[in-house]
Amino acid sequence: MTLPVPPDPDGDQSLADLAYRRIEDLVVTMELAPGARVSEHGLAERIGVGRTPVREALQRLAGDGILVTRPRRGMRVREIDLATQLRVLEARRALESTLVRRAALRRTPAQADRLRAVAAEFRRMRDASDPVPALRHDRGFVDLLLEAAANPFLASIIPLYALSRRFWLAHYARQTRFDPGAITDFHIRIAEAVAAGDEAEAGALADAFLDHVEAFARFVGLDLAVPA
Amino acid sequence: MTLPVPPDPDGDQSLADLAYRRIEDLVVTMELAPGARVSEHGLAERIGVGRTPVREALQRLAGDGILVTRPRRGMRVREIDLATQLRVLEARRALESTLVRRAALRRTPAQADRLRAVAAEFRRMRDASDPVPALRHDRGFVDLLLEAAANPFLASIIPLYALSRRFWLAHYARQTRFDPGAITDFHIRIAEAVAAGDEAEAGALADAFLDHVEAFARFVGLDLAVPA
DNA sequence: GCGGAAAATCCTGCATGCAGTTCGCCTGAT
DNA sequence: ATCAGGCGAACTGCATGCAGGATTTTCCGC
Repeated sequence: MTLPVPPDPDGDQSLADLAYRRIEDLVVTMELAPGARVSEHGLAERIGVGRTPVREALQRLAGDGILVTRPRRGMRVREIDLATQLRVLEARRALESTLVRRAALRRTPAQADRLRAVAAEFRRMRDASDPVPALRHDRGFVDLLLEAAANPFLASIIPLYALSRRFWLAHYARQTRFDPGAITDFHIRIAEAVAAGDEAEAGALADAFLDHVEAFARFVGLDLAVPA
Repeated sequence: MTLPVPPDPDGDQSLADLAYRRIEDLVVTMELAPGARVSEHGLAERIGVGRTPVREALQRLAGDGILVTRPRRGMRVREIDLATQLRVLEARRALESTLVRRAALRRTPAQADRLRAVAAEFRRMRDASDPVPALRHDRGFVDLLLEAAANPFLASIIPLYALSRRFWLAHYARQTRFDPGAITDFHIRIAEAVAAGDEAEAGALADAFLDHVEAFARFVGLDLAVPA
């Protein structure tokens, strides 16, 4: 992703922003399957806007690595594989510790309140059977962290989360070793540490979270070597 | 920036890519001054392409934070100020150590050769009076590091370098405490450490480099509080 | 001469048309 | 049945037209 769109006074986003969020969601939920071809015209019809805003959204998504493009040959949804996921996590490791530490350092009281509300909402979702609502809520959590960190140049972590959520969604059901609730627990604890302004704790939790996520990726990734 | 464009077999880039590089260069060299308004039509005429590729380039540049956009009200070249620069360096700190370490770890022999050639070229430029060629060469250096690191998800560091180069260009001439050659020396040493595959050394140099750059920013940034 | 309203200009956001290329399918030969 | 070749459909990349809104200029009252 890119720098967040400036606060919109009117509450109306551009159609391109709408298309971005809509397509990102389609990819993360795999309603658009990994490897699927995406066409400007097709998505324009599906979303109900013209080709231009869809094209702009697609280019941003390609820049984020969520779609892959071969010039002149169209775009596809990025495939899911362990090697790519490890690269995503490598980049997340670089950014995530800084993100949560700065968020803990700089969050305003109002942001702390919102973080606690987010944590409470995660608790409510803790044991839901359908994980998709929690995933969508997670996206808002990251937006909030980024806002609290007060550094828009860290925004490139956002699409990395999108790819991570998709990876998890694609694999969590096929194994029992990693409890989905554990992920949610990390989110809760990180949200609360940041809300409390505990920089060291937030950073340590982020590191531990990434260890957990990477272990999950490597564990389920064993399957990825052999054809499903 | 965004993920690099896939290798183009024909050597011809899209007009949007051309526009991106051209405008980035205009901004870094401040031929487009900080705070200047940029319009699609004006740049389209200046570059000699239509509005569409220019618009695509502008949106990428805005996503990179090189331009700032107020929706419906047009885009401006980002102003230069210390607070923003410190945020840029914060993000660079998060990414840069990982970038050079992984590049040292994964560079191919051919990439090592190219890195040594880059270092030699930096040596040649070491004491040139005009710094702009060195800046342009620096951009190629970062592209090469990114290629060697074999992780396209680290590409978001590229626009951070662009902003850093502009900051340096805007201020280096107004002081004598920081020798421009010192920057070049860091580049040379980092290139050679990465070429040699010395991960620890490359990482240490990157950290030291950032300390140096941040000290420079804070030093010249004292001026920024008072009107020039 | 100055402040403020109205008009003209400029600009963005979006839709759409067009050209050139790529892809997929169909046909036919082996 | 398999594969090569060719044709048609579809798609991308780009230019351009249009509408709504913002900005600047102009003009009028004071």
